[in-house]
Amino acid sequence: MILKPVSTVEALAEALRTRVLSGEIPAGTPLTEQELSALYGVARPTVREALAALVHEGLLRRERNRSAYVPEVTTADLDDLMYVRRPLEDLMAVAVTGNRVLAAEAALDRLAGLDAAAPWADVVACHMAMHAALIEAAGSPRLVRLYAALAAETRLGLVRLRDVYDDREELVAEHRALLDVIAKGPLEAARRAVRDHLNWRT
Amino acid sequence: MILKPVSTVEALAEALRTRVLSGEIPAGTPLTEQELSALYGVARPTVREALAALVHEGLLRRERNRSAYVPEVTTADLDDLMYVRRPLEDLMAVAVTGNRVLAAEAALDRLAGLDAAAPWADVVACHMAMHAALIEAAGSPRLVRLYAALAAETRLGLVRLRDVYDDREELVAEHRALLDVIAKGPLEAARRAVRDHLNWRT
DNA sequence: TGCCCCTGATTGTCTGACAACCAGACAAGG
DNA sequence: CCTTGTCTGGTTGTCAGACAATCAGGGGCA
Repeated sequence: MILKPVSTVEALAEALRTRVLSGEIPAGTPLTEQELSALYGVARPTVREALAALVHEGLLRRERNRSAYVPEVTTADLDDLMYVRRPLEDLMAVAVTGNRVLAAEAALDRLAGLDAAAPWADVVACHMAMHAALIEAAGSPRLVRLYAALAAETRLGLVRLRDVYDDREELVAEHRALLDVIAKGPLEAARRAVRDHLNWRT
Repeated sequence: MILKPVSTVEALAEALRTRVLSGEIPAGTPLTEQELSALYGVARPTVREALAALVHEGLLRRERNRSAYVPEVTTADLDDLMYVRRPLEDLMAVAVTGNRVLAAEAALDRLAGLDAAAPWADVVACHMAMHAALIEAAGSPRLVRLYAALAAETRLGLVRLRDVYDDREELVAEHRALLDVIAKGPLEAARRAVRDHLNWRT
């Protein structure tokens, strides 16, 4: 039985990550170490470590002698993210096609089950969790790691773009169809479906 | 004129990175914070930050309540790294073919100019610098970032594998030919050359 | 209006301390 | 002999507090 202790730094990083990804913190707002230290009741070095972790994930940026801030993710950024994401998703399609991915289906079910008034950030989170589960099913630790780096920033950008998905049912149906073709193949159809999905959606 | 101040943390991370990549530090050796603090004459929190940076790069690993250590990069690890590196290198081929990359040529020249008795780690460094220059020429910030994550760990693994390149002249000639086909194309030949290079070399 | 200086806020790094965790050694008990 | 309990020493994780360095903004002066 594996225990999973959570350090203070990890807990703080997670709390900040959640806030960043919820869209609560406007881009550019300084996240001062002292304020966070007071707000969360932890020492400043602890804040520094948590901020550094988020900077490494791409969720925050930081320049010398400046407070950390949430970056603006532009459409050019999203394009660049998509540029490198495409081949990684294709690796996934090749590795996973022909197999059901129950974790991805569960994530889609969570998405489908979201209340119509659910925050957009929750929609984005479930959606990306579904994609991440597919990636994880490919069984490559580095693929998971690289994809996570992209996913964090992608998610940050998506949280600000509200107009990609207007129709929840359509969103769910599309992703259901994607999971279906990945589960059943054939491979070329799955790869094409992944490519088309990425070219048109995210 | 842009200044590039280097913080104490960055300088220490760089010094440690160099030592890790030189192969000087055996895999598994504990890098204790107190020892490094005394050795480099910096405060322990500074050591922690530098170690955290290298952990994020994949050059060190760290577990709760344990000293950081250089991981053993197995052939399975190298295979996994190559698995995700291939499509990224293909993105490079598509983006760069038809253009000379002077920075890559310069790195290859440095490799060719290395003394026959040069440390293997230097060979690996020049070699990977050449590949990194090609990637950078693709003009995608995320590609550069993802590749860097792979390159560090790949380099760590290569430093321990001495038998991949026995013949320096052959190594240089091969990479020269690769740069040539990338510079001149045609695209399909370049992509094939990159694939073959990766399938057979690194 | 532009420049310089000062002030306040913040980051970067430090010192020193203590709690928590871990490995190893040793003693005691069954 | 094996298992459990306790202790010791070493290290990490986090803290409080301090000071140097950097920066932005405001005010004063030419």
